[in-house]
Amino acid sequence: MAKAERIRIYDVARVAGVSVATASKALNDTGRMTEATRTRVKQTAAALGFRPNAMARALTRQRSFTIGLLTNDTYGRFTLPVMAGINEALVDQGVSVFLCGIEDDAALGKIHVDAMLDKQVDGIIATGKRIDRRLPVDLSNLPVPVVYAFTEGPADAVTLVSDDRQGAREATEHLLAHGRRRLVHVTGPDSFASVQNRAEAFRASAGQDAMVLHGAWSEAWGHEAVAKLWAQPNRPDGIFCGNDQIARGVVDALRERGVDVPAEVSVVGFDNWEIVSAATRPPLTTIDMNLKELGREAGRLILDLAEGSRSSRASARCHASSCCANPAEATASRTAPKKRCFRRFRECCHRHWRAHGSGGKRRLERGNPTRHRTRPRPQGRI
Amino acid sequence: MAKAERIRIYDVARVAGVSVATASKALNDTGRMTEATRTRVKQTAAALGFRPNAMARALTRQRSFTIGLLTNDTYGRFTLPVMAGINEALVDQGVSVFLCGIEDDAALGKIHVDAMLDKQVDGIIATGKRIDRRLPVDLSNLPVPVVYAFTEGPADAVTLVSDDRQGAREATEHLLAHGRRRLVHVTGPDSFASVQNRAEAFRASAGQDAMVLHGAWSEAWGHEAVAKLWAQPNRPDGIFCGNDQIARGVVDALRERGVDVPAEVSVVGFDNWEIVSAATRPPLTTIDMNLKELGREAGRLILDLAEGSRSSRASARCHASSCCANPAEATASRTAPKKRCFRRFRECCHRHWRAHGSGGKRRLERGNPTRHRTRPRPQGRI
DNA sequence: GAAAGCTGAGAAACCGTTTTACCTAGGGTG
DNA sequence: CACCCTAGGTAAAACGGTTTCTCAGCTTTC
Repeated sequence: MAKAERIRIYDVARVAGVSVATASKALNDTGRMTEATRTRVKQTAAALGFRPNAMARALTRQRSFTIGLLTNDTYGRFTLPVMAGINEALVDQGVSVFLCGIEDDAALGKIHVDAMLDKQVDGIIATGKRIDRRLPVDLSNLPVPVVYAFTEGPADAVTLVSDDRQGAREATEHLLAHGRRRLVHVTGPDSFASVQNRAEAFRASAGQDAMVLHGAWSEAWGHEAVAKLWAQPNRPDGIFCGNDQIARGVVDALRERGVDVPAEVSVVGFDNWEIVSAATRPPLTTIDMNLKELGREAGRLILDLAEGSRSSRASARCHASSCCANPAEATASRTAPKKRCFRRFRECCHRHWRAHGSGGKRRLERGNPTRHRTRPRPQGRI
Repeated sequence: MAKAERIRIYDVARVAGVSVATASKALNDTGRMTEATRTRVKQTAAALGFRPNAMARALTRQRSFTIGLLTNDTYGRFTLPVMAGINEALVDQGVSVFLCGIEDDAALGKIHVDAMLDKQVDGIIATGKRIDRRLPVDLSNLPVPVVYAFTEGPADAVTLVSDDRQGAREATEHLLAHGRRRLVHVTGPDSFASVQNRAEAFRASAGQDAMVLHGAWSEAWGHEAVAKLWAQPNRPDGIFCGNDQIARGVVDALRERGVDVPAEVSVVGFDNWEIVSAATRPPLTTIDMNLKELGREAGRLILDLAEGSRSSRASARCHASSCCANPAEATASRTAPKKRCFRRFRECCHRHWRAHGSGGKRRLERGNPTRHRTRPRPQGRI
């Protein structure tokens, strides 16, 4: 089973008894030839186990079938599902992904972006751990398209974000549907855009005077919030938490006080972070942002842009991935199945992407290639 | 700031007034020329912002400065730190990483491996979520070196694993150092190699008759174990847990019983998974497997192999990343700083890597390139 | 029956580097 | 002075493909 030397298209051509040009065209379903020739070449290639050298191909095609994924979030609570989705969308297009973790280091970011550009990526997806923060790199005026997913980009950029309002609405409606009326929203710091959006949507559904408590993104804050809430007269019967850690703190604190969840009080989390939501007793009802689908969309989008930027002018549409509720409401059983459901797919923005010099043009434009060629490579005669 | 056409080495050569060959040699610090020429070319390149096209370079050099990272573990508890380390080791060598998440899908694995090979990766690192399981792909007889990190590979492969015995020893000694004498080990299923190794090391330090309880990797099991232990007469005063989730369950259960941690009973976890260990009240003492360093080592290793396989026969050494204890023992303060310390770097194995056909040879061997060339590319005169 | 059109295939140019082989001028040697 | 050596540099081949251009041969068409 010793790995033989790699088969080249020359070998295929020789064995099939055709020229290299014909072989290439046969394999790529381009050019004109008898169907017999085409199939013969294809069969030969298959028999020989020919796999084209992606580098060589990229060199002529000006397309590497490679994209770069830039992320902020090395310990990937949010990035990981996004990545999984991206990969899923790209793998069967034959596109590979360079993963680059730049902490919050601008210098490191530049190094990675340069390396990606050197390696001729077809596009770059930027993603992060926070929807309203930017990566410490300048991705404008790059010769390749850029998509921002779950991170903030320039105003005219293609951006994909989760739909916080929709998620908050679903959570609130879930509580209302269970007959809860005294609702409270216990969430993270007010400085997060997500927090503001969710709080707004919560108030829109629960009533403008519904209480919103801001604190840290921690279990401890969940405990503290319950202490505050139970110290006052008008105790809630439904609590919508800003993330699963807060929710877990809330549930634990309620149990410690002897409050029955979910019989007396319903709790809904946000994120559907299995590790937290599944360990909570009872298992948490929580909103899933469906980040994988967001990633999938980012992948499709960057591909469209990469192709568009080389054939015709790109006019990008931009979707938002929706949020979705996990229906496994506070079951007694610890092993309750927790299926994720995809609810809605809402269009949120119609920003456009400025196509930088299309690839088709590029070939023609680049300072008279003929003249250029003749100097360094005088061929033959003269 | 419109991005101009990419500068090629032709441009540099022209501006510097030398031939392309000279330019290339000047920039790569090879060949012979006056120092003046070399610096002139370099300055010109810098002034023009020349960045060589990695594809073209890879084509001639037979080296893409790209490696593939294959992983099992999409939701990356273990893979993520490993990845971070790999990236860290490779970024300043100009090497980029293709990340490929193959669930447990053999077909998907093959697709990714093939894609990586097509893209001429210089090597592949395989990693997973479990040290004693294999990825569902066959990585033997590949034309590039392979390193297995935190996943099992063939017997003769280069493999990097965390040192479970050392970790368990440190945990146990930590408990003994705090004067605890009635030690118990609450850990995961016996089927895990890690579990067996840790249990063995635990017994070696704590005494051969010390109790080891096996269960699930969950908080629930931690609760259950405490129930069992407190139902019997000889209650422990030191508990070493197999992971942080179990430890958290144990600590919570103890608190619910009114047992003071750490005054009456000391608890040590394993993994140093911030999200669990930091949320535990009080913050957990836990063993850090130092996976980032393991990743770093994997990166260095694959690079050595890639270079070795092309200059001289590779004879790889294989290190194990050590474990390391987090010294932040059960502090009252929730905000106790949790620094990680790197303790030891122990050599564990000396397996060798069979170098498959070296790159140097390849060039010469490949069936008379001259004859080959003359057929499809008759140049000029004749 | 000759001009025009179409078809299948191959030669050569090209992508942007690196590397090899060769050349020339100058200097030292016998 | 013939000879060899070396330093500095260049032309061209090579890497492994894709794409454009050309061309011979066969049909149509008038």
